[in-house]
Amino acid sequence: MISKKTKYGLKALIHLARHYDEGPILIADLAREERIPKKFLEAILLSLKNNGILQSKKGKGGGYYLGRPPGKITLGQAIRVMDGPLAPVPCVSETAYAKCSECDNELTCGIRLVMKDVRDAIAGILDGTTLADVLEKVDSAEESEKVLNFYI
Amino acid sequence: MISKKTKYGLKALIHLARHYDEGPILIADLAREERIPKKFLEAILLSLKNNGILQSKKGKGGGYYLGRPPGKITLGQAIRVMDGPLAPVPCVSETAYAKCSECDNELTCGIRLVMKDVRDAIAGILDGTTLADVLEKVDSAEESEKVLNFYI
DNA sequence: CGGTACCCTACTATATTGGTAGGGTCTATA
DNA sequence: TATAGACCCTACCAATATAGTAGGGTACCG
Repeated sequence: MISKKTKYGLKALIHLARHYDEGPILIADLAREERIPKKFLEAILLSLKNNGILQSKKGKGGGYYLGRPPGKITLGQAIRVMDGPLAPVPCVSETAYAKCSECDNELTCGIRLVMKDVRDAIAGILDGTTLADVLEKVDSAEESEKVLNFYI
Repeated sequence: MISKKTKYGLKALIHLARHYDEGPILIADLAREERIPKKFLEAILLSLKNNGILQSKKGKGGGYYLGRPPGKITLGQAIRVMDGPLAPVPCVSETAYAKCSECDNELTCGIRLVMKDVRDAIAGILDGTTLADVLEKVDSAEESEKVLNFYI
């Protein structure tokens, strides 16, 4: 399960993507509109900035904005910053490999053999989905919802 | 990341699968051979038993054994018992659905739309892999390792 | 130069994880 | 039927992670 922190961060990123090219957005506005505790959101955005995903501007007219266009930011990048590696066991992580203490032969570990496939499946989706892709999915889902309501 | 508890449990299950049809196995033997803290393992095996995955026999000649043949126990079933739902967000779980508090329209939630695919990918693998499959993978990995060593 | 808005450190409460301790209960068998 | 073998059950504990809150510090725009 992904943490609340990660969900908040993703909601904020999606919001910033939707309002890309409208200039910096205030933490306070983001917090109010997405119903996220302001101080908590502040910390999340800061760490996204420190990891190159967001940029910020101080002072009047300041705020946060995406560091790259929505089509260049993947969910995988963002989630790794907030929730750590995608891999279910550290010994199959591509970005944060670590040996599993309880396993002596990595090549023949049954758990590892299966979890490698799981990691690849997860990473395949999350590294292949950008914020722009998410906006598109949401838009088309909203469209189908409207059509559905029309027939009801 | 899966918990240490789940890794211990899976190692125990794989061990029991490999020694299926050798009769009950002692917690103490399992703990020693797989290097798992005995008391901790005791609790894990008990919960696997209470969820129908294992069976046990008390008294002399007792121990734990699989509740079904290795080909009928999937990793998905076992992991759900020990680590909870496979889904990254509760609102896409098939076996333990729950509404996400921070989301008001499930049909058009961008996070949900993507996480649904992630859940399906994870569940596809783990519900499609049995203990027997794991044994097979391990055996063929050990075979390749031997061949490799031969040429070195 | 003043206010806006991000930046930084520290603190707290609660839940989860990874165990440990110490008996209780059932069961085979001698 | 006694007894030892082996699982069963309750309670506790320390360390870490999660989900925040508090209160200022610092940079920047106008």
